[in-house]
Parts: sequence; structure tokens; C-alpha cells
Amino acid sequence: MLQTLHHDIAPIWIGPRGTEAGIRSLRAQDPLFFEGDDAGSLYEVIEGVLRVCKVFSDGRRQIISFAFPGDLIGFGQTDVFSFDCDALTYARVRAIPKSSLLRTALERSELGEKLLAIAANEVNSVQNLSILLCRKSAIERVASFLVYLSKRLGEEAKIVMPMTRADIADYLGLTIETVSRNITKLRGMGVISLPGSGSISIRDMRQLCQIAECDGAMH
Amino acid sequence: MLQTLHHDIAPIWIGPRGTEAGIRSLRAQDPLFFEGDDAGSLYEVIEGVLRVCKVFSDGRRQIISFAFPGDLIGFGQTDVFSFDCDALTYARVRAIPKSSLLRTALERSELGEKLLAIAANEVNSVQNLSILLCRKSAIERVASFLVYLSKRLGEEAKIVMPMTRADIADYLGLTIETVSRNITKLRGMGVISLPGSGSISIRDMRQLCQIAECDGAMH
DNA sequence: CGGGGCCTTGACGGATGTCAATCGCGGTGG
DNA sequence: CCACCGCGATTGACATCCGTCAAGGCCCCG
Repeated sequence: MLQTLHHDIAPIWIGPRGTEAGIRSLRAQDPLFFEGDDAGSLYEVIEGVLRVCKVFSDGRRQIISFAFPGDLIGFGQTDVFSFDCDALTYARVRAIPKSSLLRTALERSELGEKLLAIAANEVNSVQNLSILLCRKSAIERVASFLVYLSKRLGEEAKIVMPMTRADIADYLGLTIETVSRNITKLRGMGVISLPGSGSISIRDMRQLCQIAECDGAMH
Repeated sequence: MLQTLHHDIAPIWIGPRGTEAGIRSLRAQDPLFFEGDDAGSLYEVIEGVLRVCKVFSDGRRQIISFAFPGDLIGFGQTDVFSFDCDALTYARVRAIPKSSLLRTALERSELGEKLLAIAANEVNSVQNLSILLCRKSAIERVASFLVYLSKRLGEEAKIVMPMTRADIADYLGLTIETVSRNITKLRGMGVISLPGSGSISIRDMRQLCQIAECDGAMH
């Protein structure tokens, strides 16, 4: 399911570990790159949350993924990026030149397998997102998203939301209003509460998972 | 968009080219493997069309991809397959043991790049499918699918459909009825015609692409 | 000629999108 | 300190698209 996106893939980048080489700091709303930029590097998120999205000529926007610490951005992009990326919060990322990535992978055979594992993970993530987008109702999507977000942010009861309703909507393939209505509905069911602006508390994770259909079948 | 799925990636598998080693022949409806089977090999399609799909406990089915000659099935699967695969038509596939894949990739550095390119392609395919599933109306999806199918089957005017309406529906995230209605609508618009059972002629590819929103933004 | 898939077509209902009004909160300036 | 403003979120009314259910047609094959 959604909450399995990008899990448990350890960073494999050997490079200049202790140094600050290739580190970029971003404030909230700062762009990391735009669609069409040269994709000579990929990025490993060190801190913060970033947003990867594709904007269409008619204004429609699809958020492809949110990237949390440990995630890779831009893996599998060939010559130029096919999407935009910007920071939702203060964030730090490490740039990984693609050349060094390939060289490292070739020098150390066990890394080749990790590369394949990352590719597999990437593919699985997007497949799971597809299934979510095409087979789940609005409330199931919202519940799935909250479960996913909780896992990615450390399983704490109170989630400080790094993204707006519009971001959630564009990720889940819904409208702002539908997201809002279903968050309200979940609150009415006692599954979550909204302790203050920009945060959500999960009061009944078990039930939230049931609504999200986190049952065995989904992976 | 859709029609860019799996394009222009040449087979990289060196192995016993001229021989018949690892070749499997399938009749229509024959399974290639099931979810949970050992994923020790992936498969390159030589001839025919196969269907990759995931069946859920509640009976819902999501077709993840159709595989045409030149396509790879099972790339990125780790220990066991996470989906079923069967043949829609008579088909031949070449089994590629994963061990030989990794070894080959490591021995020849240019293949590492091809592996990355394949991974990139795979990720892009699924991303495009996500966008289709979550941002397009039914008629846009059907039109996209027909454009995609046409490209994959050699751009001939008359398409002999290898799959049923149910397959199309489960690929596009629609119902059989909605697919049927929109095919009828496209016929009414003069964009396609149905010369006989199991085939479709594209009469106005330009307009079909417009309906599919094959405009520049989509890839 | 009859049967069984598969496909098409119609009627209807419900979930979600659209449009619009309002709320709540934080920032800013008087 | 308070009033105002602006943005995001919420809520409501309504429209629309698509799914559901049901009937019938087409075609292949026995």
C-alpha cells in the first residue's frame, strides 16, 4: 500500500560522507529543479520534505511523490528531469552526480543489487499509487494518505502537516473540497482530531487502517 | 503519454541469442506465472501480447501493463512476483535468469546504463499511467489507450484487438460499460470505426490524439 | 437451431467535481 | 491592543460523470 512507499532502502551513496560537498539547503517553497533542467545529478533528502510534481499546460497538476529524509529524487531520469521539484519545508539535500553513481555501482557489485532494489522499490511505489488512484474511494485515499504520512514522519500521534490540502488533493487525484470533506468525516468518526492549524492527531490508527483498506490483499 | 510506454528500449540480453534456450511458448489464456511464484527470471516478449495484472481479495483487478514484443516482464521484482501474468494471444517469451542479468550488467559497463534506462522507462510508464488514471476523463482514457495500442501494434490503420473490453476497463480504471459507451461515442464522432468483431480502425488519428490530449505537455 | 460469451444500450443513483459563501487564523499596520 | 486583510480550510448547493443493474443484440460454435 501507500505506506510502503520508499521504505527501508538504506542510502547507498558512499561518496564524501563526512564533508558538506554537494549539500544544498532550501527554504520552504524554494525550487530544487524544474522540468527540463539537466538531470546530471540525483538528490538524497537529508532533512525536510520536498514535493515532486508535474504541471500540465492546462493547469492540472499531479504530485508524483513527496520525498522525506532518506528518499532519492530523480532516480531513473535520463537526460533532463521530467518534473519539477521544490521544498515544502526547510530542507537539505545531497546532490549525487550520476557519473559517480554508476561508477560506484560498477566498482562494488553488491551495490548493483541495491540499485536494482531501489529501482524495484520505485516501480512498486508508483504501481501502488496507481492502484490507489484507480480503485479507491475518496475516504479510502485520504485514510491511506494519513497512514502513509504518519509512517514517514515517525509514527508520532500528532502529525504536523508539511503540505496543504491542495498538495494532498493533487497527490490523491481529488479536489481540495473532497479532501477537506473527508478529513472532516474522519474527525466526525473519532478516528482523527485536528488539534490546531496545520496538524492532525491520529486517535485510532487501527480503524484508520481499516478504512484505508490496509488489509493483507494490498501487497 | 500512454503511447510512450516501453518505447525504444532495445533488448540488451546477450545470452544464447541464436539458440532456443529459455524460450517458452504460450497459447492464449495460458499463465506465464502467478503472484507469489519465485521471481528468479524475468521474461522478454518475443511474440504475442501478454497481460500483467494484480487481483485483489475482493475480486477487483488492476491490469498493470500489457506486454508487447520487446517488452520486459518482471523487471524490478525482488524474490517473488507481486502480480500474475498470462498470455492474451499465442506468445513466445525468453526467460532471463536474474543472475545472468546482473553478471552481464556488471561485466559490461554500457549495460549498466541500459539497465538504468530500462528502470527509468519502467518508472515513467507507471507515472504516466497514474496521471492517466487520476486526471483524465473516461473518453480521454479510451482515446489514449487506442493511440497507445496503435503505436504498439505497428501504426496500422486497422487494429486487431488482442484484449477484451474487460481488460481495457481494468487497465484504465473504468467499467466495461463505460469503455463500451465511449468507444461507441468515438465511432459516432467518426474518429474510429468498428469493421468487425475484435478490431478497430482509426479513421482520424489527429483528432483521436486531440481527444487523448496528446498535446505537448503530456510528455 | 440453440446456447453462451462478449458487447452494447438504457435507466437510474450516488460519489465527486464545480461554484460560491463563510470561517479561522496569522500577519500587518494603525 | 485592535481592526483589517489575505490565504487556506471548511461547508453548502447543485451539476455531472461514471458505476450499477438490467435487458437485449451479435457472433461464434456446437
